[in-house]
Amino acid sequence: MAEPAGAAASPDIDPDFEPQSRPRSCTWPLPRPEAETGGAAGAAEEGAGGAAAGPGRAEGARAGGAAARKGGSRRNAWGSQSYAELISQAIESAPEKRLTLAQIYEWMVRSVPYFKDKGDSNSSAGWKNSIRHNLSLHSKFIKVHNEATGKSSWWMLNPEGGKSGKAPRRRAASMDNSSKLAKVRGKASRKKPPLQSAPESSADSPGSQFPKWPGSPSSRSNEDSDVWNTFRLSPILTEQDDLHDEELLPSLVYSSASSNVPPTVTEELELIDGLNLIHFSAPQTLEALLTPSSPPPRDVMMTQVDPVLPQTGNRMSSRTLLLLGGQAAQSKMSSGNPRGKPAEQQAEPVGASVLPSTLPIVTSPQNTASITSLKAPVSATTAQSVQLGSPVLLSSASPAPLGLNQDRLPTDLDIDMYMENLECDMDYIINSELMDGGLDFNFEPILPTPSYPSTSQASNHTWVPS
DNA sequence: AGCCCTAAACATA
DNA sequence: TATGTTTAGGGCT
Repeated sequence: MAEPAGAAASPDIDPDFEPQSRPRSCTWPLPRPEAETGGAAGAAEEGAGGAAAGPGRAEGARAGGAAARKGGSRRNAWGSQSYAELISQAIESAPEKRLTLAQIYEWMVRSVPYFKDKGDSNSSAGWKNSIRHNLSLHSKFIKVHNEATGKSSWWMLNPEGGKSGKAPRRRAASMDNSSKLAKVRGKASRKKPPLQSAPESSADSPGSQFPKWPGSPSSRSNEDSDVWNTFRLSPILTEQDDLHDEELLPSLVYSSASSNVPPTVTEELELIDGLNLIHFSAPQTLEALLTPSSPPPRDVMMTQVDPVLPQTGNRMSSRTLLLLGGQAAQSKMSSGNPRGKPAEQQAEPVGASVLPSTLPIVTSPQNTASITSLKAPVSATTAQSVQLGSPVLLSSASPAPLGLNQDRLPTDLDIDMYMENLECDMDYIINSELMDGGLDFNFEPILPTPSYPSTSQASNHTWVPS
């Protein structure tokens, strides 16, 4: 929705520049030769071409050509687009649909004539401040932690299209008054301290935000790949503190419950911190996966997962496994993925409803994909599978007695039950299988892993509960 | 009233 | 210092 036509490549944009333009082909044009100068002629359209037009200064150009302009005349020195729109375009223009703040600045300078000569620290203060302000303010922008580069966070467009407004949603619930604050609960929590005892702890973990996962390899950056390799299961086992169970469970509940009617990403965002993150990141990662430039995601996935598993100790591990397992289930079920994004990932397994899945827990190369999918949907899926008593899973994989409540309908999901069962199950598995070292789940590595439909938004909600 | 821009205070890393 | 988050005020529609 809504994404402002951003794409709009056409009309909406000011003639002066057409941000979106960006050199499509290349990966985020960092080094970009300032070639643009030309300015030239075609100015108006030119944008697309590449150079964002010359220094033609925004003002001038606009000329009538812009017929399209909505209101009519430019509202700002650079045109009629708002900062938010510009930012959106900047992000969209990036191959991976994400940019760091600095990159956004660059894009602005590079693509919007008006800012062209305002890149220096002197003159940039104001508009940069506005950029930052907009990023934080609008829910349409989401911040993804970017450890990989050690730089600032990645800013992406909220898949849900947080619309340009602040984020008012936040489903009712209790607290919260001003919709604005609600926006990204995560963010809000950090600053004003005195009020809550919330352990925002520190670092980047504004609780809500993405705990920690190596962003993704920056399309441009490359060397980051190392980071990717560094993460694996370890994090999962180690980082168990940040989240509270309470949060987690609810999250799961929510997810599973809504499997049919997947909450929107945004919603989840608001609802669940951890999970939510996962959702996002996953998809993103997925993209990364798909994207040639991106390195192996598996690590990432794992990393991502861990944040979600805030559990502690035993339970935690169980859950972790659970999640992983869920993935497996998921692959077989290939269904329950809510919302489109996650769907993408699942796409892989899709159709494989009958396929045996590989064993999750162990991150096998093949599983990479699966794992990927694991993240978000997992929760839901897991529950579902269990609930439904996914035969496949049971039969092929877990030796454990997962076949619980098959009689139950999804509607009356009793997460607790699941969890308990699952946990037990997991424990069981762990003990029996893993611990023994005999990890032999007979899973044929049939995972079709590879080809993900790059972006099949069409979520395949296949999980018919019936 | 809502959107947007701008400025600025704070906080963090 | 760069990033981020919030709050405030003012202009526009």
